[in-house]
Amino acid sequence: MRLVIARCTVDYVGRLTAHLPLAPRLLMLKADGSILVHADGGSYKPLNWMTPPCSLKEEDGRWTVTNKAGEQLIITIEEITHDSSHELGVDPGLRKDGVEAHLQELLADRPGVIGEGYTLVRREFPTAIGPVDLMLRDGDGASVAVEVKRRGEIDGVEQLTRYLELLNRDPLLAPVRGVFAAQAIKPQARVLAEDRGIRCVTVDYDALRGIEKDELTLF
Amino acid sequence: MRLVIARCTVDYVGRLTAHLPLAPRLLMLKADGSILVHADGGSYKPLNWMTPPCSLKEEDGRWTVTNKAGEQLIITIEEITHDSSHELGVDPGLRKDGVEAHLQELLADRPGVIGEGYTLVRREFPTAIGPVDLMLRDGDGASVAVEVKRRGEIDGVEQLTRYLELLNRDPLLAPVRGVFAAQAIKPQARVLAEDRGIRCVTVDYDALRGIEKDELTLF
DNA sequence: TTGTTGATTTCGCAA
DNA sequence: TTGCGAAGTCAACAA
Repeated sequence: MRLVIARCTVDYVGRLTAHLPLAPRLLMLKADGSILVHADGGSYKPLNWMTPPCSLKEEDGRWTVTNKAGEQLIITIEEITHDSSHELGVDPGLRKDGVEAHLQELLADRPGVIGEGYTLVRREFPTAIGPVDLMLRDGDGASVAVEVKRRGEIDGVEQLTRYLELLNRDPLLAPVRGVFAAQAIKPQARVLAEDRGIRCVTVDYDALRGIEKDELTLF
Repeated sequence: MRLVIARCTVDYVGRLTAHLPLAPRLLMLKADGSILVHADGGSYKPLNWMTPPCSLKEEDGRWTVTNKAGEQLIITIEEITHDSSHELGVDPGLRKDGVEAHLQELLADRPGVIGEGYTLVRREFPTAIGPVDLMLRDGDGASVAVEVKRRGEIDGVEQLTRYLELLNRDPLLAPVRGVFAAQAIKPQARVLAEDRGIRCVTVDYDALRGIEKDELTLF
């Protein structure tokens, strides 16, 4: 990784055009050829960048980075105040816990959280337009399709609506009711869901893990 | 901005939990207190980070970054091989051109591109579930709601469908027809739109600017 | 390769 | 402040 602090202008021409006026910035050149232009603020997103694979041409205060789609990042350098290179090697990578997949897992183990007496049919229940997160049966044996989201927004309701429409055409399954389960559900999403007869369930991830923990201590 | 190259482990506990095993990485400390942990590859997204506002406690090879939501990033440092600080100042910022807002602007100036004799009622026409990009009238005075997208995908058709359903409940406006306008429309989105009686219009951004240019040279 | 979905999304605008 | 939609979204995973 090469780190350069330089006063520069940056121009991007590709999916859009963008221009950065002359100012001091950090230029980060990664081993895979990608380049990031960072200011001393903002969040993790660079001001401008080029993702790999791309090639860098360096000549006389003007760096031109081009990718195979023909997009270009042109960095014009006025003055370099720092320039250092560092061997980092390949990163062993990140381990995550607590994303939607995990929430879905917890609910699959605990279908009773969705409704009294509910049981799991299967996770990732396949349909022609994609998998339904959870397929359950209620106490009477009727099908219940569950869409699991970390945050419940309108898109999730639309998604579940499409699934329900399709599932209810299958005489072996119909009638299929819908449940929209999320850690938090936005008011508009809730209104839309309930207007369509979809029940909303908010689930507390930590409490769910708590339940899991209690269960473990019981046995 | 402070740049540190160090062999370290990183643990994030917040909206999820994540762990990075011991390896050499770049730690970027920005002036606003935010921290980015970058590897020598991947894309512009850091392996781990903390967005401002947050506070850093540095003690004996262990950095603890906490934000007001109580999320924590814990960096345990084994060995530092580079450590430098740089004054960058506030960045003058980025200028963009070619995004959806601009496309909407161009179409608002040129409603005739959507249909012969069409006129603009207003941009960002407000409804209870959000603003419609463009509200037009056709040559006969009938309402036309336009959804503008850079790329036309299924979500945009769903969005317009919701608007139309709502708008057509208003006797002062009904009947309202729909137009889905984008630089490119995916086949699936086109099929869905036309199935719902929504007309699709593909607009050429450069040509539209060309028209604008011609107009400017005429007067 | 293409398409779909999630994201510690981030970012910008408007109410 | 909150909410919503766009993004050069990126990135992971399945078909």
